[in-house]
Amino acid sequence: MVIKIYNTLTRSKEELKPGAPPKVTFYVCGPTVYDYIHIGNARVFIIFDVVRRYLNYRGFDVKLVQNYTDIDDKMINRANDQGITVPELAARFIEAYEEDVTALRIRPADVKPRATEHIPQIIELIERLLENGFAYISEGDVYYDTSRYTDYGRLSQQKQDELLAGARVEPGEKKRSPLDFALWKQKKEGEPSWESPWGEGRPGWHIECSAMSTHYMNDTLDIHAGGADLIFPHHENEIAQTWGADQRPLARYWMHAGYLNIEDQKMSKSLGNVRTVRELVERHDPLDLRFLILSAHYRSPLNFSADLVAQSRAGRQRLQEMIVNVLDLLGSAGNSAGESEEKLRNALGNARKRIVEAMDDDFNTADGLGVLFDLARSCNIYLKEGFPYNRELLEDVIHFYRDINDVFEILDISVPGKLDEEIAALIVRRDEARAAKDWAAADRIRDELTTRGIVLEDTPHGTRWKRK
RNA sequence: GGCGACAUAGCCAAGUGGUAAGGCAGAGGACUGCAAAUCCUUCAUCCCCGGUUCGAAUCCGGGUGUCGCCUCCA
Repeated sequence: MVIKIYNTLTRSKEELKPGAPPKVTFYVCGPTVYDYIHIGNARVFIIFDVVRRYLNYRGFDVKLVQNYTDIDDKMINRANDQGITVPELAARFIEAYEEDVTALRIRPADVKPRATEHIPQIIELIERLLENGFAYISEGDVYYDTSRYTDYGRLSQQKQDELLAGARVEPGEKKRSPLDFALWKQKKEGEPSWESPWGEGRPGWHIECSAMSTHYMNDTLDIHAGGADLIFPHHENEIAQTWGADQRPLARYWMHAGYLNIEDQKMSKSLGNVRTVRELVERHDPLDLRFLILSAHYRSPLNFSADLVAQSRAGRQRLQEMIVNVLDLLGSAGNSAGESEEKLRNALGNARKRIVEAMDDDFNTADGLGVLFDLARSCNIYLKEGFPYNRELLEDVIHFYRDINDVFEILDISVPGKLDEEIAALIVRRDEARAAKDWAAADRIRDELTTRGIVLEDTPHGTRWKRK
């Protein structure tokens, strides 16, 4: 079995063949830390979090690098607006970012480099580009000479003349061609700057990723990923830079996540529909948000609305319900064997196989979720018909869900905590009332518990409770 | 203007040549003292028109529609 990845560079699915297996070097373009991240950003980070976890699940040793862009026009403008320095702004939103992704259960990257901490590597890279004739100096700025790189436009599948036709020409440009882009920008008054061979200034946006990925991964990356809107010009430019400096491809596989819309509209400031993660995790269970994002293929556009979160929640709880039931019954399960066990055992084996097939095929999480639901049904049938239960089998089921949840992280698979003694006593009293067929008293207690957030379920094997 | 993506039930969504996964919502039934949970049944011929094929949601051509990129943007 091999993992297939849709490579934006070739517009086709390719087998994953890392440069030095089982190692996989993985670079994800991180946030520009000038504001809180929104749900669109979160989609990208959740998707690649799952990709990374799945590669781990399949036995790869993944090294994930994700940068912070902490110096660029947006950073400078925002810092000025707020009357603080760029480093202050960066510190504030890096902290906010880490809180947000933690809330979303996104695992931190192995390395989280900041552009401003890699100025020497950036300068060194620009120097190599100048030496190789892929860059030129113009009035204190340094630009990449796109005419020197014949493959420019390959990633975005645009020809240079077509790009030129659509390019906007700003007045007062120091560039030779509208397609050229800044590697180094001369200092303007009031901007952060660093010394360089070309005078004081700061790096352009694209150069940091080329410099830092090379610094931390040395050679051609296995996977480089980001949002679809980074294809042009950001990733195109990164490729050009690395080629110009080292005559090697930056990455083997380019992955891009699709857009997220808000109630069928593009998320934008002007529409006022930007939804920050900060705001959403207040109102929704982060696991519901993850579930929603994983319910569509990562390259497809995804719509976001409160209604869709509610749908996701309802579906997710079906799985959650089954998990809780199984965990609850584990203690009382024995070692019976029979047709029921056989059926569930087969369903489990099937699920194991199918989930790998789904995920190996370009990380088809939507298909994978279907597998989890199918197994949940089989398991529910077993819980209904298989009493007395087989402990080992139930443990295997839980083990399977734990393994997959270690990739998806959409479920809470933990043994439920103890109840207050008072509440436990109420449940006992209700059971006594039911035994005495005092339905009025039993219902009164149940209502009382409901208002306290405890929901009861009467099963053939006793009363079960759960928190709502 | 150039490039590209997508179009599957009320909603979400998988499926790239062999006769439509899964979830949400709905309807009917079983179980239950009543519920809850669960199970069973039920709910689509895949935007339109042509073509290729024994056979197409899946391939090709032509429409229509939606969206994206070409400019900061995840």
